[in-house]
Amino acid sequence: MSAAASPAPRPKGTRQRGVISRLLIAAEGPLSVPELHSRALTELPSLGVATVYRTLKLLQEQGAAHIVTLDGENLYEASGRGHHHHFACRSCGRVFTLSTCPVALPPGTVYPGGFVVEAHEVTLYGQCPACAAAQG
Amino acid sequence: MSAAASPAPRPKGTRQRGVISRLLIAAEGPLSVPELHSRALTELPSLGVATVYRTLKLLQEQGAAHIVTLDGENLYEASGRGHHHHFACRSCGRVFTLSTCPVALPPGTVYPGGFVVEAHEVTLYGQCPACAAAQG
DNA sequence: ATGGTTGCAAACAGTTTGCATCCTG
DNA sequence: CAGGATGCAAACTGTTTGCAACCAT
Repeated sequence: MSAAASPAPRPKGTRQRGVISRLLIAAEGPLSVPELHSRALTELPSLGVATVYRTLKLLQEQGAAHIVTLDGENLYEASGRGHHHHFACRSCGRVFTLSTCPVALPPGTVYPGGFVVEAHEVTLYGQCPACAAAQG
Repeated sequence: MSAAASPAPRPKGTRQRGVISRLLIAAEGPLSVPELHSRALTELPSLGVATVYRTLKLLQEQGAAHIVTLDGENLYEASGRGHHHHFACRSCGRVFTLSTCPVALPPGTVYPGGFVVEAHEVTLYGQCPACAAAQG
């Protein structure tokens, strides 16, 4: 590579990883790899996807992030937000994090049929506030 | 069951597609492509995966089947069972279809935050009856 | 014979991994 | 200078598609 023009500012302690996890934490909801990569590119022009995947895997192993598969697409989200679910807007496609839970199924509950529930996942689909306001 | 004599027991108008959709309908829950393929192989020894995928795509276009992504794996399920959800056993890995719904969110409901709910999806994780009985 | 169906393999998209290089300490 | 981090490209896995052979009508 050619030497360059100006020294780029970089995070300390880790290299691009910091930026990636920061973006993940700052996100309004789970992000796809392309989306995360593209957001990171504005700060790290030479970032490769491999690094994004590697970082995500690391974060998952550390329990700092986890994967959410929605409509067949893999999204990543920072951990530590406690119990929550997601809302996928059918108009703008964005995914939001919901704070309230619509089901009462504490771990240990025996569901009709004899299924012992240990955890549950809920995803709501519809119109987000903005899209609902824009059109009916 | 079909007549055992000479007339080959093949559906009219389609070839292996019939077998595949029959297996899908008979399944106890959504199936993965490898699983569906392997079940079909017992009846159609030369069946290729491509045909399975092609058939599934056709069935989806006809609204006779739909995809269910669970833990990042794509599963296929016959349609027409009305509103239902799934239970994934963490021990045996099998996925079951539940008949009762644990949430009360009729379409049109406005969820806290202003999200207009059009549909919802629920997945429960835990021990299926068999696995729960086998071990605590 | 004709058109829809299928198997095989190549093509593809998303994700992971090997390797040489670059960076931080 | 050493060890970890990164980019690039090859390797993989799951899914789709092109094409010639195949089957039922």
